[in-house]
Amino acid sequence: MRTHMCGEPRPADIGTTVTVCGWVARRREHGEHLAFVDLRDHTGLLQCVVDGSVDVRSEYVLAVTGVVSQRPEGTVNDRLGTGQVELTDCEVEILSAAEPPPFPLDERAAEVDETIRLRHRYLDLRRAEMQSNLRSRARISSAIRSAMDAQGFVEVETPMLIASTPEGARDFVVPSRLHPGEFYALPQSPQLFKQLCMVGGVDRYYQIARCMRDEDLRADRQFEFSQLDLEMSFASQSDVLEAVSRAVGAAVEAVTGEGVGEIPHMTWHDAMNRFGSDKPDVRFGMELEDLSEVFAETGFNAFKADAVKGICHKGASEATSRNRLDDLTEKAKRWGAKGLVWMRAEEGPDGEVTLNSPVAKFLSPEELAGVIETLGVEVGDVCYLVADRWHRVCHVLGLLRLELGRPPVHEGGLRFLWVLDFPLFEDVDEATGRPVPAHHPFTMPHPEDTDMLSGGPTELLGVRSQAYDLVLNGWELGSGSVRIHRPELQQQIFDLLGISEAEAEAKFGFLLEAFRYGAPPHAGFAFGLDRLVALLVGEDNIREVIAYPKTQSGGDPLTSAPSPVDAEHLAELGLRLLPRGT
RNA sequence: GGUCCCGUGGUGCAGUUUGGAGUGCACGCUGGCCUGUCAAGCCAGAGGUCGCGGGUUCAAAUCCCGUCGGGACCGCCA
Repeated sequence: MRTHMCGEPRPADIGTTVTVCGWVARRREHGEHLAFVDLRDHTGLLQCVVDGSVDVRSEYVLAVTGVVSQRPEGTVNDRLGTGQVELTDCEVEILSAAEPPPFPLDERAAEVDETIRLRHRYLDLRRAEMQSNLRSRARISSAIRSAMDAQGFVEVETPMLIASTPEGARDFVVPSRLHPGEFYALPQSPQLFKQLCMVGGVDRYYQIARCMRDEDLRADRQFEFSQLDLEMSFASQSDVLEAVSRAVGAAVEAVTGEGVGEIPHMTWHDAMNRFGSDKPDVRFGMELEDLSEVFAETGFNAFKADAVKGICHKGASEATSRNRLDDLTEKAKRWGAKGLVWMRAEEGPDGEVTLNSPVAKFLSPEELAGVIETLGVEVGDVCYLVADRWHRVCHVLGLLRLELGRPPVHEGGLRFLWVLDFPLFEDVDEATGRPVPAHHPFTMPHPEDTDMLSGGPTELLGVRSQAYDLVLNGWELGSGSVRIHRPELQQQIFDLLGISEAEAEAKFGFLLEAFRYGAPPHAGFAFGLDRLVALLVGEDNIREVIAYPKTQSGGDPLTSAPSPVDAEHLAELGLRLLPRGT
């Protein structure tokens, strides 16, 4: 039907007759003897010169046969790939007429209400930006598959209809027709199946897996998402990091043409301590500095705490109003801080740095000098101090750091980071005294810390795990761990967590049974493809890299999902609806 | 479950603070003019449940209450 794509004709093609197909991006009429029609497909635009009798409107679908011709002098368009040439002597066939589109299908669509774009997603997808995003995503998937294949991984599909387990995220549930009253769950991840693959001798498993979690949506979270999921037998943590690094490197190279290089490592403790986050955005500094020493002997009650830390916002004083400071203080409180101390750095009578703050009068000259020295404060800076338990101080200042300094999504390059040595336990439940697992209960403790498993709460919270996260520009891309494969250690962990033998048997019995038949040591990882694609193409919202995403309330404006089903259908499944609001 | 923001011709906005006739801008659309434009230009025109419901008022896009839809975030996402 066509000989060329719209974006292809070049000066070398001048004189040849071609046929192109596409949509009318724009028409410019100059009376009965001359009109220009820009024909669009995913490769670009081609200007077709026709006479005024050709009645085509925006988004008509055409096949145009014409001669590739040099544009007259002075009419070359440098902004088009085909801008040196145009199609003349055109024969235009209308393949489909079209109603005017409900929103402009060019750059201006970025300003259009997203609901309208989603309601007509097929039109939105025609736009160059969406085409580019979809194609980048496909290139990334393809590059990842090649990289995994090259490393000896085997792609295995795992079931979508599985047994529901109470752990982790809320399951999407599917009623069973053949077993009324019983339900499948859609997978939150293929976690247990991939471990079974290791027992099954697959050795190296991977899958670009669809996962479903019935939790509230965000800019970086949809109900349904895709993960590169992988698992390796006879492999250590460093083997997994290496394998994932290669896949990510291949993905990045597929989009940017450049390699990633060695991805730096950081311990979880360093990440929290320096950046106040387990997914630090290291595109910018403004690190948290420890002021506990400075205020060790302080008379200021608010600073008599486990930890005092601060950050310094360079040169921000002039742009930071008192209203803004009050607003930040409110935010810090919402984030869990008791309060936020701010200090403006001003020039003193002798040219020295002095700190202006509502609390300055409660602090000694030595303490103020300590703040200036530790934070490297100069005239014109604003610093922020928080005192509390270490973890809370880090958390609040980490969020404040992002609020004040985080660059836009497309700036600052791609800063990958491995965060290692996560704690095995997130917390110790005060009521039960049981530790709460930070990852999942199959996570292998750090070999140096296994003795501490028999200790008290303080020891337990200090136990590191062989769990690791991959972070890019402050987004958690994914996480993984070395798994426990020996029943004795698994039993010890279950005991610690307060999971009874019966409970473990009921929830993970098939996995524990499988492990009794000879389980290889294994480790794995999973990272979110949607987030990786979004960051690689410079979008701060994963909906922009998903063909048919859902809105924040989980609806699809295009198909009107979710929707009711009729009573017969429900009856067949053994279901009856409760009245609304119960 | 919670906090905050948004909703005005097909699209994007202004108008809302301080109530006074659906007033305005840009794009798009329809028709006309136009032989080198490229977000073409010029002229004319059509197009409105101011998200929806209720309340206050002589009078509501504007104030109040509720509700629906969208977005950002907290909780949640082992």
